[in-house]
Amino acid sequence: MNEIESSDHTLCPVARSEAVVGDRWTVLILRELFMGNRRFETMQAQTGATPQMLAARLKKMEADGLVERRRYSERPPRHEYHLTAKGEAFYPVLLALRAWGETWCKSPKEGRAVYYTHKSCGGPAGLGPVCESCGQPLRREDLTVDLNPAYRDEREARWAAFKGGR
Amino acid sequence: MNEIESSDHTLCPVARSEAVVGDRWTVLILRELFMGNRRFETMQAQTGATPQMLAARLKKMEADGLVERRRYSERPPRHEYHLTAKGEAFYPVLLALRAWGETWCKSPKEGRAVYYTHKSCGGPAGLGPVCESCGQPLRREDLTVDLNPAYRDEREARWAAFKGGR
DNA sequence: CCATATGGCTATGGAGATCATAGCGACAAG
DNA sequence: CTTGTCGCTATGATCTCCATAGCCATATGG
Repeated sequence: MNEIESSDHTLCPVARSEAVVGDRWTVLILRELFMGNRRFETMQAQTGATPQMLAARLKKMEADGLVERRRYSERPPRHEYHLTAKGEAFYPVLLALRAWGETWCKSPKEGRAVYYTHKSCGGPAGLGPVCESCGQPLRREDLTVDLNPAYRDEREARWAAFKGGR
Repeated sequence: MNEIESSDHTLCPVARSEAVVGDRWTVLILRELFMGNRRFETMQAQTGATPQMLAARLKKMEADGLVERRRYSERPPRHEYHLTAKGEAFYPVLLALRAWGETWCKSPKEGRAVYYTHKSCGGPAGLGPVCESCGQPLRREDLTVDLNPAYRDEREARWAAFKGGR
């Protein structure tokens, strides 16, 4: 691949983004971080990534400025991963991806996995970029999240299976 | 990987989406389709994918219901790839990805690669999910697209290089 | 006719990424 | 002083992806 063909040297913002997040695991890790899951072990359980994949991806994400590695215990040394501003700014993409998945990658009877409520107006936020109740653009800090019980169970089962199988 | 850990059997809409579009090439192909580039050869030139990758991805995308393969010439047999409704619906994700890339994956002096104008109000649409000029949610059919001259040159150079090197 | 061009792929072999499984190091708790 | 927890690293097999080359059916020009 010569210089001009390489996506490392393109002006296209989509290709630039894909060079950073164009990877199943990276997106799933971001999902976990947005759900408040900041620890290696729990991310491993919920994404299904192998420990090397997870370690490698977190390292790349740190290098790309998406996450910050913070020590939360000195002895034993323990770390948590926190989103940077750049990582936080990825939220709209995840929201759009989620809306597309809920709409186009499910059989109708499954129902939604996640429900958002718009704090500002108290109504359901829906699947669009603006609140379906009040029409205001959705910002992460204005949303409360509720998981479908089946989805919550799925996540708990994954954690139980992970802990059991070590 | 057991059943519950497999992302094929999760309720999570993000994981469902990633199973379909969680791939650099698939997203770049979608970008080309949204730019109106529907032919194998030109997509190969602009994405930099090898012909097998492109053929494999287009086949998978057809199986996943994102694109439709249409014959535009009987003899010699020639095809074009068209977005389905499911493919079209991916537009907001690409828009969000583009906004993130323009904002977070560029040095300030580079400038935007793509400018959107909001037909409904005549003003620039900006980078958010709603028009920065009039505040209305952005729909694809209400937007006109202008490429930065440098980006246009880059694309023309890629095509020239591709045709030259065969 | 025959050579060359065009568009849409397929074939091959090697390089690199990813996987499953196992284990380590530092400490805490019992 | 054994067992458990957390955050990884090591190893070897497998699988994907890439670069390069070529094929097939048809137009097109000489």
